[in-house]
Amino acid sequence: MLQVPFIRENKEMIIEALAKRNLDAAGMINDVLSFDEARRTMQTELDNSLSKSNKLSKEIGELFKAGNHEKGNLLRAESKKLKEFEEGLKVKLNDKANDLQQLLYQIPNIPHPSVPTGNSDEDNEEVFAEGTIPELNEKALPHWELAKKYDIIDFELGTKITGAGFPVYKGKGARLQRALISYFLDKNTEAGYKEYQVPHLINEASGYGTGQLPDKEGQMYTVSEDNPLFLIPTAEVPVTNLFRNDIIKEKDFPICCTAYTPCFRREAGSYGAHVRGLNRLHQFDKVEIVRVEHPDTSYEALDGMVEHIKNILRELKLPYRILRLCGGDLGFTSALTYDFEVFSTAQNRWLEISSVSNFETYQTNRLKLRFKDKNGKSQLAHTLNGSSLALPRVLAGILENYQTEGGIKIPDVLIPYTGFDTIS
RNA sequence: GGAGAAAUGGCAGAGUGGUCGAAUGCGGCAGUCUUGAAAACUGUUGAGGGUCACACCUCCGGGGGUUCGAAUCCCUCUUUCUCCGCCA
Repeated sequence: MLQVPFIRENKEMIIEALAKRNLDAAGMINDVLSFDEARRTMQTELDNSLSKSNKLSKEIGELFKAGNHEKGNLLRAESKKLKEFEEGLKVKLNDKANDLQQLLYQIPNIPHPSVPTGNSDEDNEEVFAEGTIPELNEKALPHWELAKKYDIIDFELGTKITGAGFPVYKGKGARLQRALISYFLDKNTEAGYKEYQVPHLINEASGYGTGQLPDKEGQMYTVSEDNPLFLIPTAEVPVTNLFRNDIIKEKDFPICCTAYTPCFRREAGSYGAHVRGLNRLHQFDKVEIVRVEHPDTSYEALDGMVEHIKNILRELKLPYRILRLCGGDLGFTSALTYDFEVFSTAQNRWLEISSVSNFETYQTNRLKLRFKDKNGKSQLAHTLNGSSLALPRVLAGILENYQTEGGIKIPDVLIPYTGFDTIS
């Protein structure tokens, strides 16, 4: 969420920057400013009145103590009148503050200057690519065929238990998935990320904190009898919210966390070849990294995260590319996002396996996540996160790129984790 | 699930209707002393709104109520602890 004082001082710049998202924000921004103006005027009026009542109350106390009941009762009536006036003003003030809040929820984050203009994922900018795409023969299979051939992932079985998009991993498939989770967590821990295990259900406050709420509840599953809880769409939500309402010390930067969780997404209404197999699921596993950073160094931290993920993909020897998302494809809360895509040879297409973002103060403003600067003033911190990595598509990439006539080879770095070197 | 107790500043812990944003201790920060450190001593130390800066306003788990006035009384929700029951 953007900060009102910041909007006040940078109105034109913000409108221009949001145009990169193909959003004409002028109306909303003007409303924010006028709502805020009105809010402050009312607040001042109320505060002055409250100040008067406070003094009056004090005076009444003294009068009664001194035994002057007559004058005391007189002032009591006066105070009562003042209170009624204040009640009315409070209601109006609350309404205005609410309107302002709702409006602020509608305004997305300002794209970083390096974000390219564009309307869709076709306009994303490739900034890096590495790895060799293997030459596969005519008989190469997409991963869902391989999964069936070697009996390691069962998509039909999952529909019996739950429905489409909830696969069952079996035997070496399950073991390979567990190996990947351990391997990713180990790599992240080695790089200084502290491992967490967090709840897989979140409350509304957490959803608001990282920006899933309001408006995007459609992507989450609700678990609810009286007070609503949501299945996490990503570990970003519980992990980032660990620091909600915190004021941290400057010397505690950087805060680096990693967590493995299942992720649940409704992803309503898309079917077809692009969502076959592991390409898009309602439940999948992911290892996430989250950082809380000083504003001065958050972009260095973002670069560091990108390098870290590159290293993992190098070790796995998967061909990949990195895209800088364009304004039209950039997530609501993000200022700058890099997507990592692995080339799926048998499908002849790129699969997104990681998304690394800097949210700057957009989340921390909602989270009230601050730090004390050198002058003792509290300032909003920056938050960042990235997948390292999303399991199903990495799995798909490995199955497809490592297939041979004799079976699927396991990448060398994973063999200590799997205990086998081939799926056959 | 049943019975009871509690929730106050970074932590511990006073405070049962007015002068309480809140004693005291610990911790933190700054200074004195010291070659340096420790100890001791002195000062300072919650958050948000508002202002050029003050003033001023709000916040004692959340929400609502009583009152001229609430950390303090009432209702409600949440959470924690103790005992009993159940249970991986």
